[in-house]
Amino acid sequence: MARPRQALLTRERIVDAASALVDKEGLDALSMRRLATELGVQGPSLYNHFGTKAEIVDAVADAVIERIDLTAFGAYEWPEAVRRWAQSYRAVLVAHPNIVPALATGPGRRRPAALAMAEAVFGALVDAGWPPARATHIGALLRYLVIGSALGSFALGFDIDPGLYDQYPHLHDAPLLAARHEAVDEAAFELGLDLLINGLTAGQELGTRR
Amino acid sequence: MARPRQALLTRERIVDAASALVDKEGLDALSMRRLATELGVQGPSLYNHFGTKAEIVDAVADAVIERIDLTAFGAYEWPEAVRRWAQSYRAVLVAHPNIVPALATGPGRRRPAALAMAEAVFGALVDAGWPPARATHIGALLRYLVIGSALGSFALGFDIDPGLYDQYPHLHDAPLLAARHEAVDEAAFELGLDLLINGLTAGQELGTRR
DNA sequence: TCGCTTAAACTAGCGGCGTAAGTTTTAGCA
DNA sequence: TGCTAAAACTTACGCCGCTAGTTTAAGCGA
Repeated sequence: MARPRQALLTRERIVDAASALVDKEGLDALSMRRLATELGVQGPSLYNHFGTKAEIVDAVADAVIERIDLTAFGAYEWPEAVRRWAQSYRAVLVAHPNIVPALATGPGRRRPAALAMAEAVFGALVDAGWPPARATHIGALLRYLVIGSALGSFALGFDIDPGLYDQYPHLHDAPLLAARHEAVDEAAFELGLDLLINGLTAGQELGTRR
Repeated sequence: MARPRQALLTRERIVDAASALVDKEGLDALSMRRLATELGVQGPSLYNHFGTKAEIVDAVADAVIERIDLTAFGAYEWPEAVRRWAQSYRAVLVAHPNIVPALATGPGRRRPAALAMAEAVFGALVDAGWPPARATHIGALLRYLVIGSALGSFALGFDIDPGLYDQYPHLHDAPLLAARHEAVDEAAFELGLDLLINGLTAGQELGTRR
């Protein structure tokens, strides 16, 4: 087949198919040949629309970021706005867990939605009176919480096999963590969010911003 | 060459070479052939000592975890012990940043040092009086902080190119973040550590543990 | 309307990957 | 002494990202 009368591919179709593939089978299943097959096309044809595989992954990641609700920033005081944003952020990542590693490591270079989100968060904190350096730290901190809990990194890290923990007296219930990892990571996230926001508002009221 | 009179490889030599390679050139540079070359050997010979590449990566990760200082747990009250442990944890990861993605995602399945660390942290919190479920959340939370800030995920995510931020009025200083990302991520980490530990001790004193 | 350029598919192929299979030689033990 | 297991080897399979060059269609200016 040479050039078809109607283009078979668009960037949008490619990103949609890639997102579906990642959601269903994981990041490792996303290869150029596999993705092309999914789209009824040969592998290298994708390079007419994206320069590298990394660009496709970035586009998938940004499409996920785009779903995060930023409207709280116009509607609430900063503590409530930040809480709602962080909860939406986490909910979106939990709904698309397979892309989280790409979000955690990669740069925001070619990710307009990620930049727009940073602008919204940072702007809201600065507008609320936080010094820019402090606002940066707060934003970073919340990101650590969201990414960490969405990676499921803690609870999922424990194996179901009880025999593994015979040498570790305090860990005898660890196998249960794997089964309940979603609840554990969510509870840890909510605890962290409370502690951070409460701590920050207390510091702000007392005029002890550092 | 058939079997040599003196074995060329040991698990220890393999892990050392793999660690050095990852530290110097990154996780992507770690391939079986490349690692074998580094050891003066052909690729498949490594399979006499490790079952899969993933096992080697796990061993490299666990060797890093082994360097974390856990002695504070016997020497201080829980708030100070947890603080010192978290700071050592982060310092070790910052010294070996290329392996952090493997630590963040992977399971603790075949990682005895990671299990021993979990035992120490969880045990210290439970022994200090925290209910097991709460201790789990606190441990998870601290892990999010350490991993997140060591990934450099926040500050490094911004490109140095100033033109990128023309549309984002609050982000005009973002290019500076990339240059100072180590300081930014460390400051955010310390802020988070303070807020969490202070918040938890306050809650504990008031008897409002949830 | 003709001709040129560009776009979008194709095929072929490079070098690299993880790993399986089977071979050879050596070490260590019954 | 002879057998088995260990530890190196070679070969090869099917994947991978990506490049180069080809073919045909679309779109546009003269």
